[in-house]
Amino acid sequence: MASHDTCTRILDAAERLFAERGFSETSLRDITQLAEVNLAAVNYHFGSKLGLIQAVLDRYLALYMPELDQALQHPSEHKSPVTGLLRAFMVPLLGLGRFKADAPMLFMQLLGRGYIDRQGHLRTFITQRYGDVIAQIQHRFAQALPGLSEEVLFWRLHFALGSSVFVMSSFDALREIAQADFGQQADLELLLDRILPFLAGGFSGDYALSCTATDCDERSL
Amino acid sequence: MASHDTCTRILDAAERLFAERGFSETSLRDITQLAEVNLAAVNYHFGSKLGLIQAVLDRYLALYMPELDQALQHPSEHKSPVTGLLRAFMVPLLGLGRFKADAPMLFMQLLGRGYIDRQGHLRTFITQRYGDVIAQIQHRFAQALPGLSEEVLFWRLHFALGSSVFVMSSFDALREIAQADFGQQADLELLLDRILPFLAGGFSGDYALSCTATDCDERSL
DNA sequence: GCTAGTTTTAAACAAACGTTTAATTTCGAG
DNA sequence: CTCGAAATTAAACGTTTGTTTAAAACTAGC
Repeated sequence: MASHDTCTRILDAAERLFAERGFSETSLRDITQLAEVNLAAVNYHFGSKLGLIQAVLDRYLALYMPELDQALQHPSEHKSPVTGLLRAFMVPLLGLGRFKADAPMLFMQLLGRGYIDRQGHLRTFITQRYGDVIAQIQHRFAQALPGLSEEVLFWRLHFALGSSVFVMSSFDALREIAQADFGQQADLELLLDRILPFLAGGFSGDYALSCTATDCDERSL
Repeated sequence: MASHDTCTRILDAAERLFAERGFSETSLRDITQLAEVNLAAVNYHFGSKLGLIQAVLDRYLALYMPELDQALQHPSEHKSPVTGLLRAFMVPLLGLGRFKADAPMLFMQLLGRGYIDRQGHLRTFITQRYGDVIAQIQHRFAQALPGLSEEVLFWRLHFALGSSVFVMSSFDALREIAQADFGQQADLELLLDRILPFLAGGFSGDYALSCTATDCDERSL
């Protein structure tokens, strides 16, 4: 048996458990048992648990980021500039499905965990390795939304990231609720169908609206 | 020394560390050391670590939820019905600051962690104890957005929750970036100022926009 | 001021964790 | 076939984890 098999078996098992439970909540013994490999194989091939976490994330990032980069350079003017940009994120994401049916969902769940958990150092990792793509994202959105300052755009990009990442991290639970309440068999495509108008509306939101703190102070309890 | 002191010392230390690092990443020894109480005190007063987690969350929920309930019944028609509703969430949140300066931020960070981490069982906990408030939230938004189906509204509410929760969970990191990039001293009020127009725009987003999967399939790689 | 109940304490518990070791097996190059 | 690097394995490593124990300290009620 080649080591390649062992590596991918570990990565496949790890990404599933990481996405389901989180990094800290998943032990190397859980992973190696599911992958049917020896416990020591993780440290042999990936150095440490942190190395494995980053390898899991990087396997998807290395696929997704170049495609995103491409898509951003030729955004489809679907309905509006913003909508076209948002679709530039979604099309390559769904494209990951050609490797594995649930790859798009797994990737987003991992992204969510990686951004929130301290352990993954994902933010640092991404900005270091894919800083140019991040810069291009900001640039394209600034083009599409000329009325917004860089600072407002910064926050809105993170609001959008948060929506996506949160809903995907907890998609299994949400799917159950949607099934119980609406009899809806929710999948990733439905989710993207729902989130696109929301994000497009959010980016185009009227900045004049604001919640100053004055009213809160007036309560003066 | 009364046991009340010990309890609150534990809760105060726990909420800070939980919000900062997450539940799994914080050990009882970290907490009791910061609180300057004996290790066994946690299990004595809260039964288990899970009991402590829920106690930490419930301390804020018990304060916030009734106020939210009140605010939802008399929403201020600020600029639009949706804006008024969103402010109904924010005013009681900022109001928590009267107990402790960073209580609003801590609460939101804990909420974010609780919703994502498996360990907290927060979703179950909230729907069980504050199910009526949840129902009222859905009801009020349905009133304010008569054009939206219950199902679309369900997803948008979770998109909004995700934005808030994600940005607050990682607010410390985002604050640093904003400081470095724009020289901005970001605080919770600025964040609410930024997120309100985004969410208002999101809820009012045009549902006709959608990302059907067809284009993705056509890529056929 | 003694007693009963509550709270605090130091110490130890077993279990689970990531990691390392050293011996063994695998396998392609010479 | 042989040799040596690469990979796999079982076992143990030392920590850290949440939890429990049993004794000590405290605090009210009579």
